[in-house]
Amino acid sequence: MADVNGRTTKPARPTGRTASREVRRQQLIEATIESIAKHGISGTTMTTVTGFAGLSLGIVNFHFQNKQNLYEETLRHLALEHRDQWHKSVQKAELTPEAKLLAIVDANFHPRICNRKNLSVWYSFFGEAPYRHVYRKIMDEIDAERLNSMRELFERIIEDGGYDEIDPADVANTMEALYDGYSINILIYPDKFSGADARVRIREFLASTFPRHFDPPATQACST
Amino acid sequence: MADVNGRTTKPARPTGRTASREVRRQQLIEATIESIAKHGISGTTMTTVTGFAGLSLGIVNFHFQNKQNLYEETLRHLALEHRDQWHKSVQKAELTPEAKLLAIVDANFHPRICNRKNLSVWYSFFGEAPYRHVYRKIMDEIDAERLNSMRELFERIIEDGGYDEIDPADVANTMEALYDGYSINILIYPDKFSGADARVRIREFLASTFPRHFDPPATQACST
Amino acid sequence: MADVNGRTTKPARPTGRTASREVRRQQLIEATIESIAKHGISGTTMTTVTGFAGLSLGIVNFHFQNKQNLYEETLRHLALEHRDQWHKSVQKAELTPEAKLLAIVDANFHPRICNRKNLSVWYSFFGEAPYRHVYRKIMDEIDAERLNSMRELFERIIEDGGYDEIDPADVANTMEALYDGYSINILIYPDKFSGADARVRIREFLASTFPRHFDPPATQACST
Amino acid sequence: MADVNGRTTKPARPTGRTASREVRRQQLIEATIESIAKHGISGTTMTTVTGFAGLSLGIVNFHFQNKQNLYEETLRHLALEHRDQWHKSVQKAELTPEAKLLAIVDANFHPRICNRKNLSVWYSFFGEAPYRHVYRKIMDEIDAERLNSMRELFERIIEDGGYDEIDPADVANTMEALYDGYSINILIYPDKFSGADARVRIREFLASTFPRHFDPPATQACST
DNA sequence: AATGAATGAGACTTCATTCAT
DNA sequence: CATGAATGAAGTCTCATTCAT
Repeated sequence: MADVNGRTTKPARPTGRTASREVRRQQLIEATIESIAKHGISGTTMTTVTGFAGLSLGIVNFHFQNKQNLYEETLRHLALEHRDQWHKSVQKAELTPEAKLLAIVDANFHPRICNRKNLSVWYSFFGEAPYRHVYRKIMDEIDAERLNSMRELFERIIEDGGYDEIDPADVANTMEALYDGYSINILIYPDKFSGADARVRIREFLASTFPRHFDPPATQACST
Repeated sequence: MADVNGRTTKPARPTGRTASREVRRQQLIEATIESIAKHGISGTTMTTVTGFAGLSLGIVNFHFQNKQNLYEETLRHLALEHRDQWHKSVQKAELTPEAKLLAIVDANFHPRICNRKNLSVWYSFFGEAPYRHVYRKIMDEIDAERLNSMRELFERIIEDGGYDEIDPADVANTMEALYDGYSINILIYPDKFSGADARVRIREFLASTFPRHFDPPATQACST
Repeated sequence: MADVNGRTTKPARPTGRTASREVRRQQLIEATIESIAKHGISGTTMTTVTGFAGLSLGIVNFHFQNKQNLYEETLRHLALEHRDQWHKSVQKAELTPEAKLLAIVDANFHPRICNRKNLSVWYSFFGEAPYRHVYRKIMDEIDAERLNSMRELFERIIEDGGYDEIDPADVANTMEALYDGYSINILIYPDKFSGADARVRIREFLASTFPRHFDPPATQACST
Repeated sequence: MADVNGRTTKPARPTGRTASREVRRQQLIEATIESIAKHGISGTTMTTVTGFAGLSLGIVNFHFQNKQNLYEETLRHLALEHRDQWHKSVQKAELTPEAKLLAIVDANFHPRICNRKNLSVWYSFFGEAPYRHVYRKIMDEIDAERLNSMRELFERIIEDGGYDEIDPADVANTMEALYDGYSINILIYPDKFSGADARVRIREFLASTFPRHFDPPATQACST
């Protein structure tokens, strides 16, 4: 069974109520993402969500109790999806710290993670003050974990390359800022800026900062 | 603005009542910023806005016709305030392109511009899909102007310093991404990250990219 | 000084506050009629009224205390205008009862009285239950007076012509019904039906009912 | 009717819930008539309507989307009720044109059609300029159909009786005017004038116009 | 489990009325 | 006398939530 994103979800086993229950929840979370992406948080109602899901109005309260809860679960879903992506990428990468760092970068801008639909939802939660604490509650740990991973990788690169004047925490922070900054550009100017552009630009930054460990990207102007 | 009968209202004399009219509008825009910062767009109502302004409920429609219009004027107010800030900074700066670039950076993170209240409003408009086109309508020109200014300054630096492998447009884009990325950090982690940090980090980036034109910032870990 | 209807109102003597006061009241009553004709009672606001009058919003409360009062005065104005019209017509008519009756008919459909603007206002007050008692308060006496006049004229005609089977009160009532019925047609189907049509039709009715006293109207198809 | 996502809602089965849906709509239309009759259009609010219906405030928007729509459906309801009444009456009448004409007259003043509640609503829509086009949109066809029927019946009577000087269209128009005129009297002076009076008066008119086809009504002054 | 009609609090907006100027 | 900015009650409409089916 394929969901709205075309990815295959765990097939609903005809036996076992819990499986079906989980399928419904995923279905509603996907619908929530679509609705927020299209209508924003303030334009998203139970009707728009259940409309996208092709389900009846009353069902959200059945599976998520209330709207607030649905939103939190949606954000958690996105967060875990993101974390899984970079965990997997790092594990698959070769063993050098450089390779692992580039794996994190590429995970960040992987189309499954970094598409306008997901970005819309992220920035909706950023933007709305009342949801910001929800965001922090869910993301703090995950963000810190990724930041730490990057810092450790930079520490090894700095030690290895003798870039003594560089502070690994600072570079890690700058990398995070670049992720966010390019994401915004992808969201707001989708016709001028793509994830591929972001990957090139970040490689340029790494090459300029750690010239003995990263090569500048190939010089062809990277397409949109 | 034409009334029901198609007659145009008496043009506002710049004194007396008219001044008070403009004062009221500013008062309401300030209140809107405060309300969005505190409650987000979806939590901002005419009641919260007029509550912050200490005025009566009906007054918004009197001065701004409707909520949508109030929001647009609020965004425009922020946009112009931002533009004025960097225009003034650049004019006051010394004549070297380096000085002018740093002036733009500092204007960006000036407390009058880059505080959590304003950032909240920016990211509310980013985040909400239905308001994104409003954002673009108002900001596109201003953003493009600033990007162009930066690109021209980088062109002169690149020519002067022989940084032939660097594309001025790409660096300008990366600078913008850093602005946005650090702004997000200031908004979400205000206790860990400040505008001063952002200025330091961006100076580091410039020093690493154009080592013969920018000095690295003083090494004390800046964390105001 | 000519008012909105093109009729000349009493010139405002530069001396004497009361004269000016009366001019203002007339001006506002005319504006009320125009507004109700255009926007209906539920679409008429102090703003539309003062807009038509070219005066400031607050002035109604000064001259009429409140909206309800303005409405009553407007209705009274129309009622008196109507009564004056048929009084004058009857006085000017020749002395036969037939001539006087036709004078009443023609007064009823005189363009000054029976135009869409005035009819709109009449039927607005008819239609709105809460104003109906206002209507009755003002009109009962005037309506009864006109009905009586007609009945007396019919009595003389019946006696004179020996139309013994006809009840004068019934014919008078039917005449009133025809006035109202044709007025509605003029209001709702202004392109198909005019006051001139009404006058012809009523003459036909009189000729058919009192063949020895009224001639059928000339047979040309009466214009729109 | 298509929902937010463009999907069409499940077509209403004529049983079960759907029936209840139609019942609710009728209930709200009845309540609207009662409210307009009592408070007029400008005094009718969602609160008064749902109050009469004994239902909750939000339900009107659920079943009719908005107030304007409720009003249109109410007017349409009255129009169709009226048309059905005279259609049925004419079908049940004997075959002579005279009998059919009297059937139309009686249908017009049938208590189910011509009562103060319904008349109030009719004249509310007449009176309010902004609703007049709604009235015409709904009524033009029905009115024209009835006028045509009457004209055809008069044509046959005129031919049959040799009333050569009478124009059938004119008499039909006069009949309509009498309907309207008497209706107004019933609305404004309910204690002096009834539907029964109207029927008598119109029979008198017919007897006087077509003496060889209609008898004058019995002479007792009918005043029910 | 699922549906969707119903509820009612609360949002935006309108507008009669007041009152300082 | 006249103005029009300001107020706030009341209107329409939305929508999260409930609950009978």
